[in-house]
Amino acid sequence: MTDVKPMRADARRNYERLLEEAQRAFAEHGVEASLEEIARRAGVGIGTLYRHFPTREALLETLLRARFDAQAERARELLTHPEPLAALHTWLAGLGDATGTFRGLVELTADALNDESSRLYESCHAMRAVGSQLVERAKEAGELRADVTAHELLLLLHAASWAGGHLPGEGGMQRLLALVFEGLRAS
Amino acid sequence: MTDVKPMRADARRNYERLLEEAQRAFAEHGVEASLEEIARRAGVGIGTLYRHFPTREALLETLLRARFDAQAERARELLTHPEPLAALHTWLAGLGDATGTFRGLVELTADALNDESSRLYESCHAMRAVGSQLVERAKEAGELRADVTAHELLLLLHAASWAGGHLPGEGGMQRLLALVFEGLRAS
DNA sequence: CCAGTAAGCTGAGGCTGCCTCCGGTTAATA
DNA sequence: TATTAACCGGAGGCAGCCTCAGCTTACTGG
Repeated sequence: MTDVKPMRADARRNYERLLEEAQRAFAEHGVEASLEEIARRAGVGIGTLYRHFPTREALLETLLRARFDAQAERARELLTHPEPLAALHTWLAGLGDATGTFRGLVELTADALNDESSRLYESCHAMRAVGSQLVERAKEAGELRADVTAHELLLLLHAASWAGGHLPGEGGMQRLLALVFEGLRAS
Repeated sequence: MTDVKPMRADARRNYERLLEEAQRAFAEHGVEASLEEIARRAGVGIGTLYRHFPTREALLETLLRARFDAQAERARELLTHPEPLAALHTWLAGLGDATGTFRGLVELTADALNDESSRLYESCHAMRAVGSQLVERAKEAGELRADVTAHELLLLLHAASWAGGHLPGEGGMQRLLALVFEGLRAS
């Protein structure tokens, strides 16, 4: 059904160069990096960029989807980890790192979870579904407070990630996550 | 020492109209509201806005200083509250509401705490000093975990406030703050 | 009341970034 | 090699930021 005919060679070339430069630009300047600059560095007209990626979000989504899918996969693996709470913590920590790759990304992903029409929603949502299982497992094992929802946990992670990004040194997110996490142990 | 000669009448008028319109604009569109629009609505040239407030931050700082000072005052009052932890919680909740007045404000205040050259730094810093006393008091009373610093707490509050702002409904910040707070009780 | 002057005001203009649109180009195909 | 659909480019319109040179005006003291 979704079999698209292959791109023309030049189109594919441009597409890939654009992704490369976008990765560089977002990593360096955050998600607000100039699209015109990306096009320029890719040696391509701005119109070409918009042809391949009609919005900034579409560009980001393409860059991030693989990463998000990997997180979902990782969650699936961790479902068999012997210590449910530790597994959850590990997963969230990894996820926090992932959403910290570009400055300003947390805002986007947090918003994406509330906007079903967003391009990012789908990949985020899939990931969240598996994450929820990790949460439930930790609760059932009696290691996590029963009154915390997966949604809240994810939000707290995003919050920690955000705060970590507004801290001078490195590892701020991990410290905050650990802090919050300790308090969520079942007593 | 800091006795400035009084403003010319027209200047003072413009200054005040600008503040009024800025308040409206920031409340409506968040801290990224257009400065040109603010000037226009105040019936003033853009140059006049920049004369009175050389940066967006300066404008915000003028609008917020009173509010921040009020928070510091409130913290001072709460220092005599019979329940140190509840007092701290109350104070943080109020502070969270204050930093939630304009969309995007949390980011600014969080950054301001790490940038001594910021116009907002001074008022934030003063407030933080009193807040720290509230934290210490709760620790000494054995009601708060001893390994949490005031800086971390403030950061967690900002994080909760940020997350609350990225939640559809109302009161998200309060819910998250409560959640985190419960976990920080001394055991 | 008036003239001199510092303080204040203005908005055009240069810059960057977003996004669209259409005339020109080119890779694929037969 | 000719045809053509797909693709490309970048000018141009828009909005926002900020500065600066030239004009206006509220104050002052005579």
